[in-house]
Amino acid sequence: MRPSAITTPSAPAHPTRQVIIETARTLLRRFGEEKLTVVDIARALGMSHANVYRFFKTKAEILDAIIEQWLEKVEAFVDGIARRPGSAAQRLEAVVLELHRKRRQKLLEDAEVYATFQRLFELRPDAAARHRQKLLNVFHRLLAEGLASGEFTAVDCREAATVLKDATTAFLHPLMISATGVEETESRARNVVRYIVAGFSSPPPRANRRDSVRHLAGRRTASRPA
Amino acid sequence: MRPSAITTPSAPAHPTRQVIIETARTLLRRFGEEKLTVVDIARALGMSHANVYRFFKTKAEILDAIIEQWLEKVEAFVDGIARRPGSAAQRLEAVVLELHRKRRQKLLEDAEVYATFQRLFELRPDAAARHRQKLLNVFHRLLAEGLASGEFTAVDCREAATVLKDATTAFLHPLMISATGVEETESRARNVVRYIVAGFSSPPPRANRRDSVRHLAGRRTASRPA
DNA sequence: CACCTGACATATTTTGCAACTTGTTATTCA
DNA sequence: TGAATAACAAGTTGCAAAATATGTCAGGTG
Repeated sequence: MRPSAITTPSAPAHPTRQVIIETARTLLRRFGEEKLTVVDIARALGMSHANVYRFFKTKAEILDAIIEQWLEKVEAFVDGIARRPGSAAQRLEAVVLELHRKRRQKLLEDAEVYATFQRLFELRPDAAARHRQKLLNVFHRLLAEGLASGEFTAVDCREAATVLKDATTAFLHPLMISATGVEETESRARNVVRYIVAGFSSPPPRANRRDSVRHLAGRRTASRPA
Repeated sequence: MRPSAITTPSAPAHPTRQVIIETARTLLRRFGEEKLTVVDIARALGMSHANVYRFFKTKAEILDAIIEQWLEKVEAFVDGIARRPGSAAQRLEAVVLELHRKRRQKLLEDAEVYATFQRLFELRPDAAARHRQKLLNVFHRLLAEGLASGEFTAVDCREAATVLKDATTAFLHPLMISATGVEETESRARNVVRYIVAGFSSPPPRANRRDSVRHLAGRRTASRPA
């Protein structure tokens, strides 16, 4: 099994590839990942399983492709939110809340499928890492926009994006969604974002937040000042 | 299996009970939880397994007792940090950082045992919940102290404690420790705490943080003002 | 009577073999 | 010659029988 091989976007994507992916995804949703066999995929398509191997080197490559397409959908969803009109703070909050809500919803309405995808991601940790990086980029972009528009002041975008990502992990990470308890998750997520973002925007007296942090005697991580 | 039964502190704790617990813990560390049998525990103690059942109704009760004692140790550790001299902010940061460091260390130096305890907690989710509640209480207490001493202003202790707990989940929750990546975790944890605590202490102009939050048009959760 | 055990009923787990899966290759088909 | 397959080796999984585990109880021992 190749370690990663993040889908080659250079691949011309033979139409049969896409058909195989879709069939595999259907079977995956219906029967779960441990009942998904290459033989079954081939049978559902009326071809020999050997033929599937003309389009995918390994079964893992099929799973990679499914994950890849699913991640692209999620990322489009997040980008859509990030591009809305409104303040950067509003959009940061919306990204976190709506992604959280969507994941919770998925978990509640079809725990089986949710668990399937969760296990799938455990098998391909690099895909998950890449996904988290994308989310980090969205945070970073929104922070940079807020800074550019004057909405935020004295923010180290890179550092702050990491803080946001880490602090919202409880509400966004697939492993946590099922463990975060059922109560009030949306308002708790909102509060986390607001408590953090509040520090970015303190409007008139600009030095306060940094001073109040300073007194903790800090070397912060990547201290390239904004 | 009883749903919870949080150790009865009223129990006189027969000395044999403690011996059984310790033997069980040793076997657990050595062989993992799936190889831990009541028969083995009894054999290691030179008694019949039936005799073990005179002291514990079920095997689950033994596991409960082990978890219980382990949690007490962790809670004492946390309490010790919380009671140190120093500002509330420093102690909040120390609690998060040192608990995080301790967990990571455990994971790194003995992943097997760590995984064992992790699985144990999945079997007893109520114990984990109780533990998280304790940590929440520590946060709450430290915030209240900071408020009382004038170090913090305009903080809703209950709400803020929840925010802190949720935001540090990535660094404290056992399920996350192994997933949070290996890079810079300590400084990232520190930043999360600082970004949040910074909002509590903005010293001279007192209304700022709240105003900057207000403009996001917010109903917060439990809005009992500080 | 307090302390413990052997023997037992009822799960749960291991075991070993048959069936199935993955991935390759030599061959067929049009 | 390109597209597909049947047949196969190597590894993995499912399954029923055998072994072990949990929890109970009537009864033995000092």
